Amino acid sequence: MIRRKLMISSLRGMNDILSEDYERFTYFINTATKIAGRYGFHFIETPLLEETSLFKRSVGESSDIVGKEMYQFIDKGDNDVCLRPEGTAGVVRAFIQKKLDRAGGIHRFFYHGAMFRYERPQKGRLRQFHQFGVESFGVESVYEDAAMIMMVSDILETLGIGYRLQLNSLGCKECMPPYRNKLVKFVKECEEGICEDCIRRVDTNPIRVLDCKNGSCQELYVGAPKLLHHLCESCESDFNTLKKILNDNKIEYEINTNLVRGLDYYSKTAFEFVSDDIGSQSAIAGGGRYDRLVEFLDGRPTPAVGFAMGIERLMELIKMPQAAKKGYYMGAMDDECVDTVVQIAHKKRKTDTVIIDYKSKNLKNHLKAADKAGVKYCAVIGSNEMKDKTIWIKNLEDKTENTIPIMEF
RNA sequence: GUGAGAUUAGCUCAGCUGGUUAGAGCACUGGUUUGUGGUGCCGGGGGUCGCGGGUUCGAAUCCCGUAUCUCACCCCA
Repeated sequence: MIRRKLMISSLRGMNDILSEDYERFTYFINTATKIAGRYGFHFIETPLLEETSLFKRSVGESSDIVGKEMYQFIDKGDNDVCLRPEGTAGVVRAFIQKKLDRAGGIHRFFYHGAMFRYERPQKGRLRQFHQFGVESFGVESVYEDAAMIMMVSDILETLGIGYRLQLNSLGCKECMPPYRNKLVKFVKECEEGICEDCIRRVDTNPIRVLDCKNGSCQELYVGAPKLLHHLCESCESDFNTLKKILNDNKIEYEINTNLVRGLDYYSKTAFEFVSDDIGSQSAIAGGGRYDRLVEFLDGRPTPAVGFAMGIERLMELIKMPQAAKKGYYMGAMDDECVDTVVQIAHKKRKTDTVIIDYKSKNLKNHLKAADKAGVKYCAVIGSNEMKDKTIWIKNLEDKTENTIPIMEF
């Protein structure tokens, strides 16, 4: 007697994508791809596995992603590697490795694929999840930042997804560090009153203290310096321009001075698209400018902007277009006709989808089965048709039917 | 990583305070006076009650552990 041992199931936080989910998934990829193409972006595929130091240097060691969420291991060649936790670092690495930073000019890429973070899963947060993202290199103009936002907006609108857009500026290397110091100083002064999390955050990511959920912390932070009020001239003017472009193009936004991207490489424009319909993991797209990242990774200084969307979080929000019925269902009404049906189907499949029922059955049952298959036509051969070398076809949508010679099918 | 809830058929869920062969709807499948469907009628298959222990004469039901999911925190797409 065979005793079944432990059934093997997928790893925690790692899902299979099939059937209807797969339809939605590919529908998303297709529309996002189409729209990215309209903005002049080209596909790039980078490896899932990269050297660990790539992420340490780009995403930043202070971030949770690098600090505790990476699938990191030593491979057989003694290399310290990890599964990519996000997409930007790999694309930037490729950009530099292919010497496009030296080539100059503008390079725009989009990508999609699996990302890995060792987190505690919940709705909209998986260990293996999928992102669609774009990265634009070589454009300093804030118009490109706006283009990113417009692209996300186009994609979401096409998919019928409602959103709120939050906007902030993180400043640049001129204005950010002084502000950061000012804020740290401010928070340290009221350190006795703040929560444990905030004490930790002062060292890791000070700006995060500003959106601490703790009410008593919030009271203390009322008078805290705001990043937006400490921008340098150029950052401020860019931010104003960005707002104007969005206004001109009828894209609504809200300013969120506490919006901090979790990754260290962002500067200036930071934005996040949020949905109120999917639970607490509500960020569906996020991005911004990262002008310094290319040089952090030893490339020639190159301005860059990008964004990433979390596909799983979008999945249930996507409004799928009504799928048109298409293709054929074929069946035989007598056993002797089955082989003929198979032969005809083989030819038909050069151009169309054909689903065959190998069992002979009466017309009523064939029609039922054809309905279930969701096809447009039901084509059946019985003894009558066999005799005349014809085939009976019914259009299941407009209910018209006729019998034509097999040659013409 | 911390705290809380859930886990019964492929899916959505009933199953009261422990008591004989664990139910429903949908789905699947077969038949339906024998060539016209998606919405008729009748039947059928399918359950280690998440997994592992314990208490009990007896556990889907009570207790402990564990896995997974969900929610919140944290963080992020």
